[in-house]
Amino acid sequence: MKETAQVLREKGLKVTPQRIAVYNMLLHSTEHPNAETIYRTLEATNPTMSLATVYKTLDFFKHLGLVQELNVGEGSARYDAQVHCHPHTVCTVCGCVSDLYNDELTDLHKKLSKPLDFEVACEQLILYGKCAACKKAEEEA
Amino acid sequence: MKETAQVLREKGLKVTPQRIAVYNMLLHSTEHPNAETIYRTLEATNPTMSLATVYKTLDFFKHLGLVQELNVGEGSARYDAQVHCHPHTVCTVCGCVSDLYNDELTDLHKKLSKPLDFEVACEQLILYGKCAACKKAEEEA
DNA sequence: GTCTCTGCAAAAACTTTGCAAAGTG
DNA sequence: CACTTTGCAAAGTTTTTGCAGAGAC
Repeated sequence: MKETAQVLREKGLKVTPQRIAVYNMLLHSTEHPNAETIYRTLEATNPTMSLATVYKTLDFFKHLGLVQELNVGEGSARYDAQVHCHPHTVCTVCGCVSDLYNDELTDLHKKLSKPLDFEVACEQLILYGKCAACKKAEEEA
Repeated sequence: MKETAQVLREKGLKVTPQRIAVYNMLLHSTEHPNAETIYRTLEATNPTMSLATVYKTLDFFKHLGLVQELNVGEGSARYDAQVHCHPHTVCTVCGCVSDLYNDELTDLHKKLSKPLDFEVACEQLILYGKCAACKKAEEEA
């Protein structure tokens, strides 16, 4: 794995502890945190971190293609360091948001039999429903 | 087409001019307006309409399944009276949001060869890219 | 040393809430 | 008439902005 500092430098960003912290957190997390969650998590190890910096940092990352913004219909946006297009699942019971790795549901626009009257740059598929854990818990109740 | 008043009554809602106006606007619009746009449009014909009422009304409609909330990553939510699951296109040039009628991109989770470890209730597919009009304008420039 | 980034606080944007007056059935 | 809905204003959330001091290169 490439060093976070090097990735940032290659993108033309100055390397700061705050940026490294945000990017590392996103790389090593599967929960798709929102800005507030990122801030609260990093506060412990980066006492001077501010929420405004998290927002500014995420905005830089987003425009440089280092992270993907994900909006599942909550008040706030979530962020994902997996930047290739891939579907997400949202559990309407526990609220968890997960990456879904499924070839049949990926790159859908490239598999069409007829071209669309729309030039697709990227696609976002969100499946709403019940995650395995919540379904199991319900059956046992 | 069923009368809007009757639809509301069947859902157990009191029929008010505000609710009829909001629902009719969504039924006859293809632009997927947000609350602010709905409010500004209806202000002309319903002078006493308030933005809070638009929000409350949309919330009722959403929970009763009369409208669908759509979040394409702007600050605000858009609304669609087409409540069956269907894909949407978002033009990153002009910002227009359109319904896409394409069987290959509809009910995707029902067409999987293997079941997922997730019980899908509904799906939302958003294609980001360039709409036909913007592509044409660009080629002519 | 230059130029960018951070952190704070204030502001902006979007949405929700409480309550009195008005409207619906 | 009983009960819900509206409209207003105020508050709550989430995100953005401006600017002085700190930090990266």
